[in-house]
Amino acid sequence: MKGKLLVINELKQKIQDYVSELAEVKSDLGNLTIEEPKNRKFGDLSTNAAMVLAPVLKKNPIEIAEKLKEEVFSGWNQIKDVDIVKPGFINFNLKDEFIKEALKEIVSGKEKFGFNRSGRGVSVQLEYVSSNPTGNLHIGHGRWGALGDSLANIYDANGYKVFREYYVNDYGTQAEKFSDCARCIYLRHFGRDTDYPEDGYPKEVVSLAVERLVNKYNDRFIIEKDGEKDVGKEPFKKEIIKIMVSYISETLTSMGVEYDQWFYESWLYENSNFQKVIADLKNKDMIYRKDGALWFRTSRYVDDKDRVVVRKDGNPTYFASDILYLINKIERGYDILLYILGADHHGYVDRLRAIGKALGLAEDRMVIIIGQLVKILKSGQALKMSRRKGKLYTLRDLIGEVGKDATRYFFSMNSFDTPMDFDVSLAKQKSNQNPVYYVQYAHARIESIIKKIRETSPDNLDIDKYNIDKVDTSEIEFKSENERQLAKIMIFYPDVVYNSCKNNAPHLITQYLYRLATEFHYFYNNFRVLNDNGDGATVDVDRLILIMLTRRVIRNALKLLNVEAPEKM
RNA sequence: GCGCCAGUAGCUCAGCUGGAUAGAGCAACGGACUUCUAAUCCGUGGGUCGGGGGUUCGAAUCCCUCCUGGCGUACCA
Repeated sequence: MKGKLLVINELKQKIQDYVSELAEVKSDLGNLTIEEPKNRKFGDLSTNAAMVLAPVLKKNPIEIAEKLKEEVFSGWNQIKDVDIVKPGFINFNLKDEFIKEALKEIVSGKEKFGFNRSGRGVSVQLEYVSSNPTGNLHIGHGRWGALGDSLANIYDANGYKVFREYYVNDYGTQAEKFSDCARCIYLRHFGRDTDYPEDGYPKEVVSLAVERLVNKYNDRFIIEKDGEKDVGKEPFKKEIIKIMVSYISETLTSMGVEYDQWFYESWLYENSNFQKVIADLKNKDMIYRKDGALWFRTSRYVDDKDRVVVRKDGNPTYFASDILYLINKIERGYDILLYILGADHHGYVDRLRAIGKALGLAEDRMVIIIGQLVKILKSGQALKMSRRKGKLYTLRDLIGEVGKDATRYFFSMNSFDTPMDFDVSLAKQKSNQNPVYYVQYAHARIESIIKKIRETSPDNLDIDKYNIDKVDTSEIEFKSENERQLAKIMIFYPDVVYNSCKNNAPHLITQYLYRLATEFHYFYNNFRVLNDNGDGATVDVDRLILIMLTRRVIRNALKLLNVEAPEKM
């Protein structure tokens, strides 16, 4: 591990060693923290070690802190000074040399700076969005999409082997119904008037799909049946669903969300022996017959009641597909199965866990994230997200209005379990209040400085021969507290990448970016990299290195969120 | 009814594996462009952390309870 973690782990170990030596106490010190204090005046880092040890050693925290200071901290060459405060905090500052040394990792890490290998050898499959191919994506889907894609990037950065998947419900009655609606509109287009299915999908969406079908295939799906025009049901359904999938895929791609695989529910029935699975589960007494239907004993595990697998009419339920799908996922050999579900599906979690348990899947191999819903406001008024209610504000509309970067960044700003309110009219009229521009602007400013240096060609530096991948950061001089701070924030980046993975929290990246950008903007307003005082321009090389490293960290972090780092704005 | 999630500044949200005077952005107000892009920076005001109990050296954070809001409770997907 790198960056701050290096310091922390080393220090934790030292404290641990010290404790086990001092007393025969076996304490795991699980709540020992070493972190940046909220208030900068308390130093670079702070630990509660003494307070955690107090009850174990039965001593006054201050007393313990004094001893720790003397016997652990003072002999450590990476620390500049140590301070003990009130209840028993130990605050300390890092030596500049240590920070400069740590900066070398940015130089050598290049576009992989921040990455770690903590997930080495572990594969994780992420399933996200998986909206039915029967309508537009709504804003909530955008949130799960952004969350899923960013998380996938973050897992990748932590060394996991990542697989991204979208589950397409092309099999059940909903797909059937959608196809029936489309059939009606398709036939009307070619002159046969049939009744639109009752309680069918909104015509706008269906018409859109049919329009695409006609453009692509014209009347190719028309057949004669009982002397009338009709369509071949299965081929037609297959194609219309395919069109909806590509429509959904387009929207997601436009916000940078992509998949390794679009997995079709129907494959489960084509490729696996459903009857055999049922028989197996029956043998294991996980399935029983009641009222003419087959039930799964989910209540034996975590669910509050049993669920139907096969209906009275012999058709499998959606839950049956879930069983097959999970079996399929397990067979494919992923170590971790990560689901991102919308809060409107949270009732599903227990069912899913129940199957997992029944199939003998260890609990920690199934990670289920419930993304809370997004409430859409327009001029302060709530809009309905229901797909059945016709007019609604779709994800496509949002991306069209605020753009990919702002959409991605916006959805990455909040913790997934916070319900969000999103006022569309606000975002529209003042899109520059979106913090993404603040971060991007920092990057653009750095680019601008470098461009200016190139144009000015100062006599102490040839920018084109200058190689940031080879600089020696130990030569840097911090000429202000701000510059030191900027460097310090950067060396903590790997820690952020690590934590955002452990907590499934892309918003930590966003927060970090904001902080880094703030420090840079302050720097920009107060110090100059390029100086031109009449007789020849000169470059402050220390600062040039610093901003080039800053640029690298911003780029790396933005990349995890799949947001552009623009050269100019 | 039961279950899940939430209630922190006027608004949108961080902080929640307990820690030091509760943080940002937006909005409001006052300053800073002859100098690498002012989409920036500096400063000011703004809070009973939904209410009430409890646990302890210490609670926005843990426990109990109540209130409010969202969502879910199908042989739909």
